[in-house]
Amino acid sequence: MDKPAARPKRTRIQREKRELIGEAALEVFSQHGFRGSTIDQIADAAGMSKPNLLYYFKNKEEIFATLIHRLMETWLAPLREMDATGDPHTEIRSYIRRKIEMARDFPRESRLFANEILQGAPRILPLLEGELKELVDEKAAIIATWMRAGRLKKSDPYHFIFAIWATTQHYADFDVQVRAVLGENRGGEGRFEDAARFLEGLFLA
Amino acid sequence: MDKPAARPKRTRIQREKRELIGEAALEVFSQHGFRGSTIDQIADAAGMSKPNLLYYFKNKEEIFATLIHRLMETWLAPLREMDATGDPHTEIRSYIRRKIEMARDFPRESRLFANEILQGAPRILPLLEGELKELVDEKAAIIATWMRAGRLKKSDPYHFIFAIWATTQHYADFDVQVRAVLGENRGGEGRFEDAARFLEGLFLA
DNA sequence: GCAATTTTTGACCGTTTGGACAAACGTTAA
DNA sequence: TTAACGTTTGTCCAAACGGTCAAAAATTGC
Repeated sequence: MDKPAARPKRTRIQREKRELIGEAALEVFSQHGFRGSTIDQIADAAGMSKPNLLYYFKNKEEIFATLIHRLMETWLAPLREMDATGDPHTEIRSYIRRKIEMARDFPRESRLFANEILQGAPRILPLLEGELKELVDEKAAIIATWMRAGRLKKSDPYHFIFAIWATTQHYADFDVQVRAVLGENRGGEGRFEDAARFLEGLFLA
Repeated sequence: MDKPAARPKRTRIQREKRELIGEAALEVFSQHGFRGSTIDQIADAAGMSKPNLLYYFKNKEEIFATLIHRLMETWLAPLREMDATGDPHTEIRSYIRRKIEMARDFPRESRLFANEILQGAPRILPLLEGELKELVDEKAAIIATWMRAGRLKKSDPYHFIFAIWATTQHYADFDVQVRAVLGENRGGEGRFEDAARFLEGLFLA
């Protein structure tokens, strides 16, 4: 069951153009959401005509789906790297660092993802209940072990992970608000470094 | 400058209907975002015809603006209540509790707000840079005092507030994801209580 | 060079959407 | 009763949108 949908063969041009469209779509979707974005906007951003774009993607839905599925992998990578045999504090610290770096370097990806979840995750709910849940179950178990061994302050490992997600992604998703509140002085690029240091202190007290 | 825009007099019916429309609009906007919602959907939800709705609100934009401005007040109320003369731990604990209760009881409001910020806060940026920043500056100063007095663990008061926002609102905005990951057993109503307890431990360590 | 194939585009279509409008309906008060 | 005012709706329109199609242009393989 559920075979990998026999990926169609693609020419070099097709791969390149699909990539180009993906980049343009990320830019547009992350700013206006799915319904708020038009195929024309994406085509413009990709420097091609609408019919040409639709030659590479069946429809708007498929562009979005391709994008968000590819994103999920990137998005989960940092958590995947968390190593049961490593030092708990080092592992958590690295995880927080990586997540903050992603918020800084890939805010569009974060916002696209946030948008999808906000709307009720209509396109990725199965992934959340499957792949994501499995991964979190696995890592939460590791964290629980660390806590039981007294190597990490005891708390609920699931909410611990949620809290790391929430706080780090906040700096991408709510960036406008963060900058508005911090103002001219502290709202510069340094805010990510400040955030990282604060979060290390918070989670590794 | 900037006079309160001379609020037009309204009949009882006008106030009631505008209230009714607001409720319907909240329901629709919070699910589909601004661009994803149609006036027809809102009119349906309010049990009236589209032209009738447009008799009470000039256009879609005005419905949204009215809604989100009214929301800001509700949204900031908990922070406003934080009292400099109170016991730091009690004050912070109450704040977290109230924010979690809001995530549980008013998730639509939270999502609407999140949506607006995600899109770059086009309609409320001035509010963020003005009223919100002032309030946060004031409360951050209080927290800083508490920290300097050794009555609260030292950290950056601004990022401290951000972290409380992020973690509490996460349970409204990312509710689908939270429930997907927690699964059948722990994803029930108890999750808010679990979250509150976890967050108290996290922020009041 | 040329035929087959892939890529690109202008023109077009049906639907949805925000919004305008005038006519109808209901209510109130003289 | 009726005039005035507030409320409601059916109808309509122009713009925007997702998507199609046939034909032109570019590329590839021989």
